Amino acid sequence: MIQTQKQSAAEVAYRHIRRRIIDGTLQSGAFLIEQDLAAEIGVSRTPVRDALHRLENEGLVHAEGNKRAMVRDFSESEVEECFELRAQFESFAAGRAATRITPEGIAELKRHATRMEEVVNDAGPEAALKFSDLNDLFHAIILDHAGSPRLRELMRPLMQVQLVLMKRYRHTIEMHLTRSCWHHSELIRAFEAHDPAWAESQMRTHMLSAKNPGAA
Amino acid sequence: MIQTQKQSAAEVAYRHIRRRIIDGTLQSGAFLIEQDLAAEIGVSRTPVRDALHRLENEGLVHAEGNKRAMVRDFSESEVEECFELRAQFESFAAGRAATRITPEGIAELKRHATRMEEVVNDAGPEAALKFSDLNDLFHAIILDHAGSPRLRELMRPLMQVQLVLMKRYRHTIEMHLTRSCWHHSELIRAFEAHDPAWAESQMRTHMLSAKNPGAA
DNA sequence: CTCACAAAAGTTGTATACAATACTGGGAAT
DNA sequence: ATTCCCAGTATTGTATACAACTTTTGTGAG
Repeated sequence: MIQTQKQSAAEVAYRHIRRRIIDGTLQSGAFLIEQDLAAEIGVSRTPVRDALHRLENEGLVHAEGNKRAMVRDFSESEVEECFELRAQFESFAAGRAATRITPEGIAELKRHATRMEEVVNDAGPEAALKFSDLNDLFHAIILDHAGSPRLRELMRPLMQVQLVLMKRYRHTIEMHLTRSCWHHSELIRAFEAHDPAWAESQMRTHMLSAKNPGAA
Repeated sequence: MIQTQKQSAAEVAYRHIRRRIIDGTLQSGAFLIEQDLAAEIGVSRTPVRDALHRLENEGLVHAEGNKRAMVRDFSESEVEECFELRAQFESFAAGRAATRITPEGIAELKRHATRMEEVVNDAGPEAALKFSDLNDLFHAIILDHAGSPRLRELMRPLMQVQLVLMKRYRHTIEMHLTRSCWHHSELIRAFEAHDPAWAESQMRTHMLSAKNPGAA
């Protein structure tokens, strides 16, 4: 049976606004007027409010007092900060995942890694975007197997923000993609060995390397 | 000039519900019915909804789909999980803070540490609660000086949850308090030396020690 | 021209009513 | 007895109206 899965208005609003922030239609500092967004999306202000709160918690939107919300400013320094935090937390998560990940989990990682390599080789016009999505899934799998729901929740905002930043500043350039693929395959090996220290170190390397995409 | 600072209904609702969760009036698994809470607090459902969303993001409330929200279940294993995550994140924060903290920041830390020692010595009936509050402030100061707003935001839910857990399971027993004071003074020394590795290590020690309060 | 200030417009916060969904209990089929 | 299903009730989701607050605009004094 096909699940047409009716979505709540709040969810629709959330996706809509999120998309517009990620694709750059709504740039840093742009005001998010509830009324306007509601009219644009075709729902009332109530679900829009919910969506904005959610986006605020995820760090994509800034709001304070009774003032109008705006798209949060993502400076270059924030990119650095995100990478550093992710290097710290995801390596921790990788270490935990090493001893907990299931064979199915590893198979899933391999599937995504393979897809990413294909994307890099085909090198279509949207390669960077496709890669970015797959990459997020890859990292999400690892977090899911870290056996800590709280950690998973804590990381979400960080991943969100970086999704925006990557697409905006094109941090994922060609050179970097092939290197990432190599890191991913190494990571998978560490997981297969169920070696926490290796997995942790490998993940840290991966993140810190991504932080400096320009370096030869 | 005295700021009477009129609070929004949403803020009032948030504080009210949060308090009831922390002091145990609302126990794990209790249903949070918007209508009832609204009547009890004396506001409409709208700000109550906002408050519940906020509490959900902070990890104190669980909700999914259109089902009614409930007070999240805080198992013993979650306590362990929180301590582990905090050991990881706060030691990282402490390392960063070591090179960034100002003399004023250090003075503030000392002030709080001293107050905590007094509380432990006086040993009044509410010593544990007072200590817990001061302790939170102490750790908050360090996070504030880590120079990473994102990290600060990420930690908030973790601190919140633990506040509940500590009060509920009385993790802060006498033995543990004096030990914590000792750790705090050591931490301050590390900050005064502006030694990241020392501060980080000391904080990790502190958190992992707190995780096992029973050990002699 | 610039500043201060007040009026007007714009926007968010809250309350309330209704719609959609989830929960509860009892009765029928097995 | 047990399971399934249905209707009735409870609760949440959404829309709308109004109140409170914020921002902009316009006007006059210096």
